[in-house]
Amino acid sequence: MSHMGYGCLMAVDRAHVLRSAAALLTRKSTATMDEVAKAAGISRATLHRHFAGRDALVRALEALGIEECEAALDAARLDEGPASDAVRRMVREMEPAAALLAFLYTENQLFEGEEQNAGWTRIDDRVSALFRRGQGSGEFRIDLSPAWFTEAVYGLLASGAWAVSEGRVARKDFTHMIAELFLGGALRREES
Amino acid sequence: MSHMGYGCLMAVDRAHVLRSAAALLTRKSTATMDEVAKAAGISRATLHRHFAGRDALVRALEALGIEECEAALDAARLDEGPASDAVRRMVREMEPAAALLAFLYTENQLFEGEEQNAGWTRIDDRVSALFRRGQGSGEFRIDLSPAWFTEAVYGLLASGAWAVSEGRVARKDFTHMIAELFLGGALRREES
DNA sequence: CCCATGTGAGACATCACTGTCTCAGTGTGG
DNA sequence: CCACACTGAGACAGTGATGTCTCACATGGG
Repeated sequence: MSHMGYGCLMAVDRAHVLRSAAALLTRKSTATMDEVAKAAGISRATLHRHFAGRDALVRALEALGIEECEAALDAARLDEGPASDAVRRMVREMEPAAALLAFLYTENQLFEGEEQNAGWTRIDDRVSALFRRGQGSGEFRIDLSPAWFTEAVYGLLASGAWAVSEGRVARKDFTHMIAELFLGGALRREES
Repeated sequence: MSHMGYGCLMAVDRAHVLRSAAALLTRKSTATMDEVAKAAGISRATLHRHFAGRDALVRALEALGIEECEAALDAARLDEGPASDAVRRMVREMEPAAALLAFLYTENQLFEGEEQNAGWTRIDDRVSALFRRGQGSGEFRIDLSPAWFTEAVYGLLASGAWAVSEGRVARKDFTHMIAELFLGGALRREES
């Protein structure tokens, strides 16, 4: 089976390991490699065979987060229909990746010196483009910048994921809470 | 001068050390005690004389953050006038503490096992009370919970502080960006 | 059946950070 | 002037995580 990139024994499911690591590190960002291994149900040795160190693990997690975000943006069809509906779809599709996003959002400060992954730039551009489109169509207000809209959505997604994991709000309300607060704000609409 | 709590030599300004530590740890949450000391312009030995370990430092930072938040809430007079104006005052007064708040917001996950400082509960209660008041007066929408409003404000403050420190948005826009997005949302108002 | 692959468990040295200590230098107040 | 308080610099061992290695075991394919 030398023609296969990975052995035929299937061995440890790399995606599963990343899943477990994301779930654990989201809750405890300082978790040990040993804890990460235990959480994935494998030994530290095996973990280290797949990810040569904590840094490589975080990088892989970052790649996973980028992949999931881009898939979510694809599924949300940001350039179709009213921009507000596109935002709702985006939040809904991003929900499964929100916890991982929140972890990476805070962890990225560690890579301060180095250049950030180009994937984030791509994602930022797509999200910003949505807000620009909404401003151009007259749906969104123009006194706030697309860059801030983008940051704010990330912040709300992270806050939402954190609040859900802490049990302060119900998971089923996640999408509605974030999308509607972001779109409509806290003020009651006059015409409602 | 044994009657004084602190020596007469004024020595290292404890508040200044906390300031520097907050500024550094906000950018790099894993900074070493040595780095914290250097950032404050003192030696590691002196730092350790004032804060017996990293844990004590973070606790002191937490106490400082709580103190500043409560002072900000006092200054914002949350129970006076329209709730929306109170929110604007709150965001404005919280701005200087936002970076520190963002750091503590992510760092608190490390204390997961232990009980959280009662100060945060007090602050949460005061902020929640504001949103409840706004809902009762008909200013704020009632399909979102005060708990989520509170979390969302924290998230936006943290995002704003982070975006400002990264240079993605201008510091002078901080208050307006956060308060107006939170209150009015991204959608353009009909009656505007 | 036998071999190859992947795994778990553990030992081991290394490294970074930490907490503690000592010593010398500096400035202030009595 | 002297005593005192405080600081900086450095040495020191302890601790925990890490990276690496070996060995035994299990499983699946030829």
